[in-house]
Amino acid sequence: MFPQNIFLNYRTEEIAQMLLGHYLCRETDQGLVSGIIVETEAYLSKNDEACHASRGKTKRNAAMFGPAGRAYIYFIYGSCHCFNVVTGPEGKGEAVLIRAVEPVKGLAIMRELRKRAVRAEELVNGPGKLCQAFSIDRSLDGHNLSEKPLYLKENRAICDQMKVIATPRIGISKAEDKQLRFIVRGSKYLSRRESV
DNA sequence: GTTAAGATCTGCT
DNA sequence: GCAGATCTTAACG
Repeated sequence: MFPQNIFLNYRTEEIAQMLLGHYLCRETDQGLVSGIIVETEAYLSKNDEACHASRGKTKRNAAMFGPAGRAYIYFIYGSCHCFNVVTGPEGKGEAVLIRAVEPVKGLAIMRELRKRAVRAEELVNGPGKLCQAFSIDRSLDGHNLSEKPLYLKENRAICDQMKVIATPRIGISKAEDKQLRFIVRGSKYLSRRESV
C-alpha cells in the first residue's frame, strides 16, 4: 500500500510534499474510485493558528491527535467535508489536508456522486468536491489509510518527474503568510491556478 | 440553551 | 469575480 515509516520519519510539511503524485483509492458501493494527489496543505500544531489543533484537543479534532497515517475528516460550512491525513507523533495534532486529485479511475462514479456532469478538471479540484466524489464522510474519521476501503497507494515513478512548488494556504483567516500549500507544477487539476 | 464562526461550493452578475 | 447558502462545532451564559 503506502510506506508507513514515512509518517514516522519526516515532518508534516515534508510529508505534505511527499504525498503529491501518489494515489488515493476509495472502494465505494458503486466501485473503485482513484486519483493522483496534486494539491495538499500542511497544518502544524505549533505556531499555526489556522490549525484546528492549535486550541487543544476536542471531540471534533480528536482523530488529529491519533496515530499518523489515519484519516481526520470534518464537516464545515453546512455542506462540505474535508479529508486530512494525520501526521506527526501521536498526541501532537498535525495533519495534511488533501485539497485536489487528478481523476484516474471511476470517473463515471465520481460524476454520479457529485450529481453534476462537469469536466474532469472540475470533478475533484477542491476539498469538499473530493469528499463528495470519493464518498468520504465522518464515518471514515480515524480510519487507517493503509486499509480498505480508503487507502493511499505508492506511485514512485511519477514522483521523480514532477516539480513541487509551495504557496500560501487557501480559505483561512489566520497565519495566511505561511507557505504550507504544496501543488504539482503545471497540473490542470488544482483548486486554484498557480500563484508564485 | 444560545450564538458566532468556519481549512467551501454554487450560481449569478 | 463575488455574495449567499447552510449546519456543525465550540465557547459562553
